[in-house]
Amino acid sequence: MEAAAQETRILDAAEELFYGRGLQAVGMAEIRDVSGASLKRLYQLFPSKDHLVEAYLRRRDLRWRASLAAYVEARSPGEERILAVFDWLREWFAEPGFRGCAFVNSFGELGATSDAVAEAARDHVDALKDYLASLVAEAGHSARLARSLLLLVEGAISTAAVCADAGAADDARETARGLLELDFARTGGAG
Amino acid sequence: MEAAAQETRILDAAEELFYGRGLQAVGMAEIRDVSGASLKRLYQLFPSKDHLVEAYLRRRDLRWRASLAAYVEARSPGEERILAVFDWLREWFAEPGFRGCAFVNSFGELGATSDAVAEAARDHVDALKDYLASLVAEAGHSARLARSLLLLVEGAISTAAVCADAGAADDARETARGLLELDFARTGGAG
DNA sequence: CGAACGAGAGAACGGACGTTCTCCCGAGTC
DNA sequence: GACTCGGGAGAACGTCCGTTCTCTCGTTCG
Repeated sequence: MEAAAQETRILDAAEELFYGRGLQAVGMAEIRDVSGASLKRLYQLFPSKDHLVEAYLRRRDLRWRASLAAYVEARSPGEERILAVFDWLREWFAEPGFRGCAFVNSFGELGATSDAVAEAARDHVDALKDYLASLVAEAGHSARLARSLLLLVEGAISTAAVCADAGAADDARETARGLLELDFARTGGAG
Repeated sequence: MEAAAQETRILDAAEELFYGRGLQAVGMAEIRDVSGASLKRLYQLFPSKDHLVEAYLRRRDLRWRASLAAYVEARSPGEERILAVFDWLREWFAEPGFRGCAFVNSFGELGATSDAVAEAARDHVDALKDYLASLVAEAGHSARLARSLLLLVEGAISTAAVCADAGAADDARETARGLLELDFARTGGAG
């Protein structure tokens, strides 16, 4: 099999296993089994487990944000798109195997030990913050609102995971609606 | 040394190490070294690492909430106490060694594998939710507000940790102030 | 045809770690 | 003083895991 396809299968296996059970709980042998690649190939494409972990995080960040953006951008511009973020969260939370934010989880597990993991996690949150800021700007709201939304999104993800309660997305959505109203009043309805 | 004092020292060492570096990154030998207890004593008091991890989480939950409550209850009842939660968070975030929510971190690392860890994390979040609900009720606000506050608190903790930015506490506090205002308007200022 | 190459399967190596075992010592008891 | 008991220090054991090595086999190219 060609290398590119194998890399994809390896990353698919890594994502499923790392996200589902944690970074240290999954061994290279299991990734070999699930991906179908040989151990030799695995180490050719990713010279160490650390490299594979980082590649997993980087790809997941890209895909996660792309999925969110695709969902959001199907709505018409403005406040609807901001609220769509929470609709997307709700669908995600209801998926079987949802286990919180891969980046927060990885940061908690290895952030103290691995700079690469800590950076990947921070980059993800920064990128999410920027994306929320772009939606907020599009809707004509204040930049401050984006920071509030980030807290709501991250808070909803964590509590939904720990409490196994997808309703956190609804709470976050309602709260965001309130914040939009409030910010609308503050900025005088310029958006 | 008497057993009770040794148990405390072991739990102190476990908390420092587990919280600072993660559950799986810390071995029993290191907890022995830091606590000063012998391995034999360690296993007498905690029959396995799993038991020690759970004891660490349970004690941390109690202490964490007691510290928050002590800080909050130094303020006069009402909205001030709600905002005090975020002042407390800000101080916590600024402490050296702050590394996010011990329960979210532990859940991410071992929640998929260990029911005890998953339950301890959920119990912690549930207790926090109840505490926030009590503050909200005391201030005469709607129960819905408590759910919003929980998201803000958890979101602030996660983003402050990952982004190494204590400013998340300020964002959360400002957002909470807005929500109080909004909820005040909604409930007609009954509180 | 034969030699070199690349790939897969899995054994092997080295280290880490949870847990148990051994050995030794000091205190208390008769 | 001998005997027992408990406790400390650390070796030992078994397992797991990241990584590398070996062996084999099919393919390609001269």
